[in-house]
Amino acid sequence: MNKDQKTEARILEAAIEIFQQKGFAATRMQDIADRASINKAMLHYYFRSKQKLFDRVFQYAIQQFFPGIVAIISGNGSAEAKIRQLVEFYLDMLQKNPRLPGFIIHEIQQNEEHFLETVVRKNPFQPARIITRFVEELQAELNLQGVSELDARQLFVSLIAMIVFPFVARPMVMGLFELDSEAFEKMMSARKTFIPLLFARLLQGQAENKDAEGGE
Amino acid sequence: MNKDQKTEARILEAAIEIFQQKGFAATRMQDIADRASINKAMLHYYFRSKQKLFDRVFQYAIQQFFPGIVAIISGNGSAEAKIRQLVEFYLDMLQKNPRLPGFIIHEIQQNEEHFLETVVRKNPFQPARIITRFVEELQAELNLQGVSELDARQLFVSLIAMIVFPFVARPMVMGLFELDSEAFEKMMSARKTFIPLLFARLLQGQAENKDAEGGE
DNA sequence: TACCAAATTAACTATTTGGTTAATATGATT
DNA sequence: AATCATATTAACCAAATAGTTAATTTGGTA
Repeated sequence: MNKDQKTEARILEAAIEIFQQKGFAATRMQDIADRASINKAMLHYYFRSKQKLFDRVFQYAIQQFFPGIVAIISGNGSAEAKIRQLVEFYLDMLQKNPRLPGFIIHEIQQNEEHFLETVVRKNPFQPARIITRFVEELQAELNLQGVSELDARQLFVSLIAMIVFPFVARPMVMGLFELDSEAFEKMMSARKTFIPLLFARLLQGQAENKDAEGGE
Repeated sequence: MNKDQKTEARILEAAIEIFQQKGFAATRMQDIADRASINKAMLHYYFRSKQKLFDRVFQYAIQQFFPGIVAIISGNGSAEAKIRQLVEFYLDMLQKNPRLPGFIIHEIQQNEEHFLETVVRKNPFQPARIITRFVEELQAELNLQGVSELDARQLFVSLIAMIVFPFVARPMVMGLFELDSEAFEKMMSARKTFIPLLFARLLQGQAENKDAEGGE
């Protein structure tokens, strides 16, 4: 029962690795078995089917990705503090799991309805509610600082985009900026200060100057 | 030779649709044939193999996505004007082809080396060079405006992220903000003014106030 | 109309791949 | 040591799927 645990864990680890890299459809059970240095039949012995094994991996990924946001933005503190926490927490986590968001995004698209049902609607944490509340906080802060022309919802999407996108598009970013893995990591570390700085600049008071230059 | 063209075009159209939605691995030749209302053998008659058909679709996608950036940022005009053009051009294009970036990103990851070789290194337009040049322009602009603490490369990545990410993560965005397709489209349209506004705020002069508040 | 090349189809083949099974190894317990 | 449940393996099976082929249709041309 000890070696049992070990084998099951090895399989899961290998499955995470390969499913996250290649996605459900391109993954072969044999690839997973090879990576775990184990007979293919063991995958079925422990997890019944490819779909069930995948489900475990996917659920684990979701668990790794979403609760963090919810916890941080529903906490106490200023909007700006929460933004700093989000950036810190997610950039750290994504540096350790760079393929996580791409995997989640791709698989959600393969089965959009399943995601909406389980992660959004049936979720007792009601992420949609919590996000709405945070966006309202953020909008209040923007209004207070005299930058009410900026829509908080758009800004929130932009924040997540700035954090997550470089990892989703990692090969593209590395290619177009001619970075190796090390340089990419450095760039992402630097982002931990860049993004909060950018937001500080955006939120930074213009309170007395209530009307901005007229746009087109 | 007329009906010929028509059939070949129908196949390509169907292939684009399905490959972009499901990716190479999850796509079945039969699905494409069904969508084109045509016998599966015709796919091989016109395109030889799944891989060759896919290559056409992928190349077309790359052609649709990358030259725009290169053309815009290597043009004349201020950095800010180029940013406005990028936003306008890409948001329009992505509203018409919302699955394009997710497709490209996912398939690049499946064959990273092939992408680096063909799109980045062997590309006569030398996108890496052109991007570097634009980043330098942008940095100059930032320095001029007294916001030199903001790194232009990070800012450029952020710009692309803000434009592209919502489409890559479309189902997630729609789910978490409880939007239907129409509401999502509206949000993306609004983004055409939001992003330039955000950048205007960032770039907007602080030229006289050369030293910013000290960080933590 | 007769003919012919190109287009199209139904049926087939070969291969890949998820899943099963029957036989064997392992290691704890009596 | 003998026993027994559990873990592991090699060999196998069945379904799915890319790709082929041989026969048929189509539509223009002599």
